Amino acid sequence: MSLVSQIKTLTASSINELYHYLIEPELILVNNTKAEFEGDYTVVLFSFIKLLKKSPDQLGEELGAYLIKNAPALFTRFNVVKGFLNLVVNEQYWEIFISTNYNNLHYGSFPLTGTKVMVEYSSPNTNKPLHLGHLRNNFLGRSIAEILKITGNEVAKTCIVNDRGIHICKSMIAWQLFANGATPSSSQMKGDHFVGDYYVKFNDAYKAEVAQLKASGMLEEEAEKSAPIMIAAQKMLLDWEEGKADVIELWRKMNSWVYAGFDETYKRIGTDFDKVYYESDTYLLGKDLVNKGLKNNIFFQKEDGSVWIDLTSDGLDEKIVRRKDGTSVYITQDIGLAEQKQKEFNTNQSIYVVGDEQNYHFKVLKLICQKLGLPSADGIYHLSYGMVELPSGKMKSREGTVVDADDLIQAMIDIAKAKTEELGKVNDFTEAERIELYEILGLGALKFFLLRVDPKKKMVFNPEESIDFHGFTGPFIQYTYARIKSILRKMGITEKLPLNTDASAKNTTLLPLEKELIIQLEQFPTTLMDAGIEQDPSKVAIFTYNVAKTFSSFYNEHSIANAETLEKKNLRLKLAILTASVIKTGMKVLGIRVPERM
RNA sequence: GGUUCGGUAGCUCAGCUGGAUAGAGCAACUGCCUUCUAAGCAGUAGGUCAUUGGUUCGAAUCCAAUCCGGAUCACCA
Repeated sequence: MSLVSQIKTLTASSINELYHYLIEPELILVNNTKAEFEGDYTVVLFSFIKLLKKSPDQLGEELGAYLIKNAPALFTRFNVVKGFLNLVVNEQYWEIFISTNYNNLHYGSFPLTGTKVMVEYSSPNTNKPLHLGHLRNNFLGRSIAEILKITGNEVAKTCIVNDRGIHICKSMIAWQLFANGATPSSSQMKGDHFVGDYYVKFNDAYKAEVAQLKASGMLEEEAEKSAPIMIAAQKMLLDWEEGKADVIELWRKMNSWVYAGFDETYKRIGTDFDKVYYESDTYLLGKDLVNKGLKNNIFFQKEDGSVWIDLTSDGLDEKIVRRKDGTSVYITQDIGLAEQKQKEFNTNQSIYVVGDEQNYHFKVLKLICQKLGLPSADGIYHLSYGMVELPSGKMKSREGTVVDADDLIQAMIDIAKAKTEELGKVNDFTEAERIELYEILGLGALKFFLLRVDPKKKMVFNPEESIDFHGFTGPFIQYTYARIKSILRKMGITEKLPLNTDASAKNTTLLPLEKELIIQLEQFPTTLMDAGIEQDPSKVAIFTYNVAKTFSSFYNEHSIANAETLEKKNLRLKLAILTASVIKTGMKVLGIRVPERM
């Protein structure tokens, strides 16, 4: 149990015993003690002074004395300032903590809870390459999955590929019209970019046709409907749905190009899935559920035959679930897919990592599933993240302001390369080692940049300013790790430590920076758990950064190899080893690797 | 207009289940490489926490109103 939890439990039980109350530990507020007061943790007493009819000083004194008497292994001293009870944690507690955990490679991971969670993320369209927004999605999804895993959940990662529909047909039509049989390999392009270009070509051609029709006197609305290239795309969609062989063949061919491109990007950024769903397989799901809902009067039919659900009593409006022509809409597919996933994986929770523009959709989805009584319904959770915006506002593909994922990744790696070469610290690396290092650093900077912000909030990316490698960044943390490993290498320490444990048991007062670091390291498991519960990787990013920062201050001030005494040397070695381990694990759940040298 | 999310340093962000003097990074300025990697450390400067009112021992945090910005309210996905 974490120290903070222990303090809460102890304080609550102490109050209950002293004053015959029943206070839950969760009600106790425990903070880190401010630097200007003596103590490590502080219990805030104000909320109890009225309840217990005590003055803050009296309550603090009584409670402090009681805690020290009953938990001498935890606390040695206390002081009361206004309504704050400052507790000094027993140095032995810290020593035991560090000694029992420093060489535990799994420090921070929790035993399995038996809970199964599904995380759906990435969800690309097969008509254009990935952009910056997808990167945020991918990194978030991957990281949430890792955080849930390490905190004891069984996790299944899934992806739904949007591989059908009118937008796909648009790039197919454009390819037929303009490509002259060109392929990604003949054009020496990544397949997703290649297909994306034809999607753009479609829109250009479409705009030109509409303009021409308007010039010949047609109204805009009519022109948009009668542009030949659009009519061709709609015809192709119908042919696709009928399974017309040549259309299916073209569709397969172009999708395979896109997948080859995606695979390359996914591999590079470390994205993978346990199961990939394709909308071409799932878009008919949910139809039987519409019938079921009709029978149970959850849905109703309008005169034209379309089927709706009335959500006005839930503060929403009416929502269509089946068109009058009998085809299903987006939400119907999602209901069907939710049921399908539940059948296949039987998870307790299903997390959808999808942008906040779909908040309404997921609210409706969950509500309908609940009304239909689907077993998956209550576990539906929309991890809604904010858009990545440019200083000028939203990214718009039409205005060419979309930040391409592959371009950005390459730019980051190039910067990593330039900076590394400039510093010249790894000139003895082989070419392969260098390339790997540039990937680790470039992607580390990018991932950290996108994950350090609260997922729920929109964030700004300025392409004019490159993503930093200094300060609150991935490379700073990676650098701290590399330095620790360097120290350990120089001291000849690889796996097991030949430490004199007798010496470390001696009474050595912890210096402020040593203690600050230990206190932070002790909070690692709690931080992971909180991040999992709140589904917020930024908690881990901030924590890991703070640990690296504290370590940097610490070892700038105090030597490890040339510590004042053997006890100090052993203690600091353990601290360094545990810090490295926490950084490595923290970064790992963010999907970021750490280099042994940089 | 309805719903909803947000507004904290020049910029990007923490802090929000109410707690002690609101924190980081970048940018700016000062120092520090013969001592474990200067992608670093130490320091200076920078704030009416959008505004107004309320709740109370205490409000950036909770409530209300207002202002500003985003998202959404499709027989698109």
